[in-house]
Amino acid sequence: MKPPKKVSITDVAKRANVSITTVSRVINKVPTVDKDIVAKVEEAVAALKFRPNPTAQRLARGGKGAAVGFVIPGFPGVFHSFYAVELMRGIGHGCETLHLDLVFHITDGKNPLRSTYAGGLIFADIIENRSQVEDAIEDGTPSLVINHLVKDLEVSYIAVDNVKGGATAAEYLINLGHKRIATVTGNMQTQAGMDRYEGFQKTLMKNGIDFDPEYFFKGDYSRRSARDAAMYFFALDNPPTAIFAASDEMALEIISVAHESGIKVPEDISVIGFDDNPAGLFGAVALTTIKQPLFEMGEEAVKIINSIMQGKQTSLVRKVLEPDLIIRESCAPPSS
Amino acid sequence: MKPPKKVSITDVAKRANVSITTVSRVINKVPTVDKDIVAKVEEAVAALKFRPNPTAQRLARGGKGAAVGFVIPGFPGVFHSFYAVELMRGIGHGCETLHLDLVFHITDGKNPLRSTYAGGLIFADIIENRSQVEDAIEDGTPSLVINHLVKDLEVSYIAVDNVKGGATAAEYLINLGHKRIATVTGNMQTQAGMDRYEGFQKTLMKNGIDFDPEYFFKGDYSRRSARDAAMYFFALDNPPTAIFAASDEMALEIISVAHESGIKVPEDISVIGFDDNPAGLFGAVALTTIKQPLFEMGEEAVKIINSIMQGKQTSLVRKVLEPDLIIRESCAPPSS
DNA sequence: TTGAAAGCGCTAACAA
DNA sequence: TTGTTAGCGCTTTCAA
Repeated sequence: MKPPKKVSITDVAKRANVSITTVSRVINKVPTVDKDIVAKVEEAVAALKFRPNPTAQRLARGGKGAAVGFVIPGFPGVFHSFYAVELMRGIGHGCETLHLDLVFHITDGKNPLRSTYAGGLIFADIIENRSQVEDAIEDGTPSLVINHLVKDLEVSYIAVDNVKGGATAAEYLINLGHKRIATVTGNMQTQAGMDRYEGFQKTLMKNGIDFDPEYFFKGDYSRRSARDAAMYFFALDNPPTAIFAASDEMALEIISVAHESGIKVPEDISVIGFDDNPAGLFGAVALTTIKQPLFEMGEEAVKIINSIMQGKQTSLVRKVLEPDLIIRESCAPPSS
Repeated sequence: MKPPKKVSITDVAKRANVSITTVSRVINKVPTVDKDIVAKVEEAVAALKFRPNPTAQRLARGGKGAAVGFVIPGFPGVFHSFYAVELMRGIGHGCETLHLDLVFHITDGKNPLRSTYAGGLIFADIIENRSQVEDAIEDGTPSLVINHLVKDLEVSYIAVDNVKGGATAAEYLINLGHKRIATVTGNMQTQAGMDRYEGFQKTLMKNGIDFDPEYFFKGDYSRRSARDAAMYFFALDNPPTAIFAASDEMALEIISVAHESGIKVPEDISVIGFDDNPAGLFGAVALTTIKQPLFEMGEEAVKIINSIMQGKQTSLVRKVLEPDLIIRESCAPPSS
């Protein structure tokens, strides 16, 4: 463990017998530098193992941090979901493509979230951390919220139409002929969870199926909650013939419980999920689901925040993507 | 969307009629400032909505970034694993506790990984990105590798004894009376994957069970590969009576396939995993596994890197944690 | 094509 | 207790 070195541009300049300005030019690939000098400087850079100090560069360039901050509510489960992971992948990929640094903020919503490096902030949904969004807007930090339609704040967002997603699921099940349709919801502290449920329930009612508390189970996106829901539903005197789960992971868990209980999917019960998690593809029965382009949403979020940060985008961008129904094998007309 | 402001310390100083030094003192909470002045300055700070420019602060403080960089190989699957997510949680938590920023680097190992902000780097294993570790050491950036024993480099590491973990699994199965023991490995590009397999295989041989290629399936930690493995094993003329999966997710998937195929766990087949993923707890049969303290490892990694960054720790830290056998319900003596 | 010099916004001796 | 004055390491006019 050697002590961190401190080779500065000055050292390079000295060794190459040029001014620091010239060294700066070389490392920034300014074309108007003499070949020989470039060579000399590069030699010096290599010999001294010089690495420009990014902090100084940024200061000199007059910039705030160029990093993108990704704010994740440190809520139990958030991290364990396909949702967060896909978003991360998309955002990570987007940042790499645009050569942006990515700073993570796992927050409980309390701390003011000093945006030390971030020149822009992406919020992965808002759960109890609305004030952080307000703060960001307040001090002019470009911000964008994912999957949460914040209409009363001056902030950009990109989201999937969760209401429509829930409605689509309900419609599909109804069209298949189901009457006894149950649902296990997502975390109701998230707007997505609420919206999916809302779209689902309203569509049911619109089609003459009244709300039946027996067929409602409040989940939280976790497999655990889905298992509880499945056990509960299956034990009902008059069990549902179809279940809408607000996430694929939950749907998958329900199918597992069904298998364990000797209940056949989709013959005995139809199950539809939400996400289009590839895990749903290769199980015993391929999962029918509502597709949500998470990875793309993350990537897109980075592009948007970047163009705002660069001043190319000066108005709010509010994008709502359409979810798609992906029909596979886990749903069928009711047999009973 | 207001254009980002540019209130500097000078503006505050002017408004408060003091020198910028005094302002600096106030924002840094230096105690030797007069009450009244503090009040005046704070008033100005609030009125102007002044936020110190962290880039300038860092430059002036002569420091590199104080952030911790977390380098994740952008390998397919890495992100989808319980492994990465737990590590992230641990690291995220550690950073929050120590008030350190967390910068993510999702890398393919090619790019030189400009450690723009990071004052220290934590590598989540090494897959094709050894050169990045070498670079970091080269330029004196404190570094630590997780779950990869890099003995030929001047770098700290913290890891679980994967060889021992594999051995423990094998021993347990052997003691239960199994002879036909199969394994589906983890990603063999990771040292952890190799080590678990090595410990497992050697223990088998030490106990008089020769290597049987039929009982070996090369996986990659993914559910998908585990499913393939399970189908393959179950279709064998002489199927194994026990399977060691290099991750819980894989073990869980094997159990699912078994259920779907009418094979009972643990009566017909024993399955042991690796990780201690809570998902293993609430399935139809609770998963027996080898516990690996991922979250804690991540937290500890942050503590270590921090003390190196602060110069408190000047020698290499190399910590190897012991994995634990967690006996639950998925393993039993062979019936046949 | 090159260099001198003035900052970028802030901290930290050193004085006062 | 407060202010003056150098920098931190680099970029960027502006001249030469």
